[in-house]
Amino acid sequence: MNYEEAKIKFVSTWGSLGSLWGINKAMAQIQALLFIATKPLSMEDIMEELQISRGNTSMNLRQLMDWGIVTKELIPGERKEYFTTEKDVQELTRIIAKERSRREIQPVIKVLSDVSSIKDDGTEKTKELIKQTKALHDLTLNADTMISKLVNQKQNWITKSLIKLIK
Amino acid sequence: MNYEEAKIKFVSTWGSLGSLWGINKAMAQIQALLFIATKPLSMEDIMEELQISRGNTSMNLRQLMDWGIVTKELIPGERKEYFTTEKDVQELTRIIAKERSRREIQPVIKVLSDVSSIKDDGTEKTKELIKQTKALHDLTLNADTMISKLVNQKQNWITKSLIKLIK
DNA sequence: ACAAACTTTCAATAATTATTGAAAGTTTAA
DNA sequence: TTAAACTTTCAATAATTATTGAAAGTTTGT
Repeated sequence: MNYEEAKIKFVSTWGSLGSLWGINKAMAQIQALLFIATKPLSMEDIMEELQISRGNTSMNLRQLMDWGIVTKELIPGERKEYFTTEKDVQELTRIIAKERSRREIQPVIKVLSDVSSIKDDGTEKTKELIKQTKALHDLTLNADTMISKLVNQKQNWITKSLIKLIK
Repeated sequence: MNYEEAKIKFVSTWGSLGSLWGINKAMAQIQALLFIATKPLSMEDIMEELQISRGNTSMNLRQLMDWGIVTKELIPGERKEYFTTEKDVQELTRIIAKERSRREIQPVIKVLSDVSSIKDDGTEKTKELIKQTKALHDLTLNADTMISKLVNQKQNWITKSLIKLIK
């Protein structure tokens, strides 16, 4: 496998992985491309490389910036905008975990909290609903807390955590 | 909020959450319904409750069984098949985490391993590709190992892990 | 103030994914 | 062995989601 093949394989795999966990293909591919780029890329560069339209590129870059993963780079003397992504995997993971918690986990916790605190009317089905959604609520809350603990350690959190867990 | 409202809210929230992380809405809703049911449900029951077709119900139940989350329950004297889901949230989490690792994380680890081990031709871009995909590979491998460690502890893993991490 | 160089927006369209429903398949009981 | 009771399959269709491209918007230099 040469450079071009490896690049294509990485970008497309990352792309389909993305669509699997809720961000779209183009968005994931743009991020992948920036992640292995040696210098900031312009919209033209990205369009060219991924064979996607200007509009698509613009919208997905905006989303990546909303996530806080990609930043605009202004190159002095250049009219065009250039883009870079966070290059450190730990930091990238922290940003993504934080955003996903905010966007997805928090709203679910809210619903589980609401549903599990309905009035117990004494029927079996109500008791079951309350019991089961409470269990999910506790689990989700604990998992979310754990993720934020893990993710708020700036350095090497996975490795550190692993060591603790193996002990 | 009464029982019916709470049930609908729970089932539909769980449904849209599902589609967010890669399983489809009907599949997630069926699981949610079984999760709060007080007894095994038949295909008819599920179709009725969720207003979906027989074919859809059949296909999604099959998928849930493939995941190992739902099991057929044969009630003596009854011709129909009845279904139940794993009711323990810890066990449910273990099953899901294990399956997702197998289906999604493992293939990515393979690609990252392949891509990061291409021959270094000395160019900057190849060096960058190798460096960045290797970093992702290490991270993914560590995270996956951590998940399986967490998930292989049968009892109360999240709580236990949290305690360790806080220390 | 103008126009060139660039980016964003968004209605139309394409691509993908989920759902239906009816025909085919299976199992059971008599 | 037949038929009733049930489930599965899958081609057609519907619903959803992503993408395009051209018009509108913005910024910058002269």
